[in-house]
Amino acid sequence: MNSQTQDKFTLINELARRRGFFWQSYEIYGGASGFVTYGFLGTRLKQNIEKKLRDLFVNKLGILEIEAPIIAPAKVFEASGHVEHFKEPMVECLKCGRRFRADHLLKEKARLSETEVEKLTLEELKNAIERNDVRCPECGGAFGEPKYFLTMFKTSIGPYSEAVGYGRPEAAQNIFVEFRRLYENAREKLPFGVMQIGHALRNEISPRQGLIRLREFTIVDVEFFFDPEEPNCYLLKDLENETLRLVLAESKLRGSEEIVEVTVKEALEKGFIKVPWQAVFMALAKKLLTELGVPAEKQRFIEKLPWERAHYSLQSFDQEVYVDRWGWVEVSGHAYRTDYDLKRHMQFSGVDTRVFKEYEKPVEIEKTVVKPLMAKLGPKFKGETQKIAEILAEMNPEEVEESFKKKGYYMLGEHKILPEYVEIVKCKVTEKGKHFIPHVVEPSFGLDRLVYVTLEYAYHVKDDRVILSFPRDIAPIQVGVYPLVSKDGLPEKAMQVYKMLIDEGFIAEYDEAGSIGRRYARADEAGIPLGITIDYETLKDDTVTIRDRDTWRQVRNKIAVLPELLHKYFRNKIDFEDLGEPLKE
RNA sequence: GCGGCCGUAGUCUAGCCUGGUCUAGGACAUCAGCCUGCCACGCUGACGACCCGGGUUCAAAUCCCGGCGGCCGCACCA
Repeated sequence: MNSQTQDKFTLINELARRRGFFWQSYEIYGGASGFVTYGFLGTRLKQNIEKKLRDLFVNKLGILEIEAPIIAPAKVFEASGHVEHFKEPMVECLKCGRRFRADHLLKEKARLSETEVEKLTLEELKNAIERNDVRCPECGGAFGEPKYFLTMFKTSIGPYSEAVGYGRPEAAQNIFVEFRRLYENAREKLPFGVMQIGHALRNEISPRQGLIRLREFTIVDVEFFFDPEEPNCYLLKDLENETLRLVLAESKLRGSEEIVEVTVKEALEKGFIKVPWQAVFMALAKKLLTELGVPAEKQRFIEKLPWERAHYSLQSFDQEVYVDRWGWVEVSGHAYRTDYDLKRHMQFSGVDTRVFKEYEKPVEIEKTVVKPLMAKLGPKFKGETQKIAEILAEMNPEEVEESFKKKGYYMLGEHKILPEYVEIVKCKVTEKGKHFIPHVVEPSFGLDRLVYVTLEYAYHVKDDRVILSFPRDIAPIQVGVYPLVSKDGLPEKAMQVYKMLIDEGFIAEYDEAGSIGRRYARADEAGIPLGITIDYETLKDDTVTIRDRDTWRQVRNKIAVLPELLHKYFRNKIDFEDLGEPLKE
């Protein structure tokens, strides 16, 4: 083994393939980049990490879990903004074949701003490139037609190709799309959260980083809805003294990656994090990673700069973990999505996504409203008039007026509303409460990346032997049962112990192949925390030895007390030393 | 997608330059048997590979072309 020369990524990928954690899919046909198959051990490891996420979010915080389709009608991702934003304009040099982001080139050569460039259509990009005589920065060649590369997987639903569908690039939209019903299921109370664990698809241009970047991967999206006027978080008290290591956007602007370590409380007081719920989820994410075996000093939260943020986000932090090959790698994203998604789905679907909150006392106020003029709307929009009028009446008058001033019309979904269709009037009303769109903070985890960092931090070498020191509550196999030698009735006795443990609900493995040392070594490599060995003394007094994977120490105890002690051990209630009497060498 | 390097059993590798002696050698792992009284012991045996497709040639693991895949760099990563 040349473990000195190979980095951990290589070592882990080899081990993963050899022992059955994961490998590249479709190997017999040459493999396909960006797709992975989990084997027996990997599947279980992943399930156990999922279980931890469920325990944290669903059991402890009362977040509701759903499971929804991967394929969605095009409309969903048009509304979410993904069709518009989830693509990059690219141009290819006709001479050398190199490809570049058209917008990046223009930004540099034509000195256009980020926002200006983003608005350009393909046609405009092409003209701008010609006008500014932008040429290939590598060879000076001319460029071909700019083309979009859409990073969503596109398909058609049913036999009609015009029924376009997309593979979801995130699990979040299912939650926003179903918001009405989910809110009802949650008995119409804020705050509340919904989680979805499932596959997502992103047609990455060149995914070459194993579990770190896949085209099909498992995402854990939690959408937490709250009233922006009451952003306070009832968990804050429990977590306010947890520390967070932050790299703030302002440091990044100075070109520094300086880490400020603050408590959750300070981060909020100093305005580093805008929303209390977001700070709390960040603290929970840190705890989760720590429990997966990543030390706090190998974690940080890095704030995204405005132009790095997703289109829906007002403030974003990436939780990063330091890995051997690439340095800091994102494992979760924490975005303040505000009311962006629900608002967009309201505009596109025409379905009201607002919630109602009753005031303690009704208030009489004078307010400005948009009054739809049915006589004008009717002839124009025919059958849809009623629906349009209802939505218009609920729109924010300032927003509508501003749009009239700026553009001369207002876009309600795909309907163009001209100023003469409505009146903006002041009137006195008694309000019993208010309608509003809840705000959302979203912690979002890449489960495959969690699996990877768990493996990397579990990876240890002791006396030239590989040990995967998984935290005991996520180990794919909990106990190994071994006869010291495979003769004299020891295998039969060991089998009895094995069956008893299975019956008690443990994930156990029986192994009698090869010498005892070899079996211990094999078990260490699969990350099995405990080994139970049946020896000649067992036949006399029903005691067995219990071996610790990480220290190779052994203790001895009665078979009869194993179930209770092991249950406590795997729930982290007792330590290895409490499992029995130390064995004298 | 571009450029460089690369692709031989589950893993690591010999052979490739200089085509034939390759029925492709070794080590580790795995399986079976013996052995084994606590950390990859030993012995015997078994399983198991030239990435795919074309071409050149009497003859291709070896030379050429294309594809697929990998690593590194560029680009990309909402």
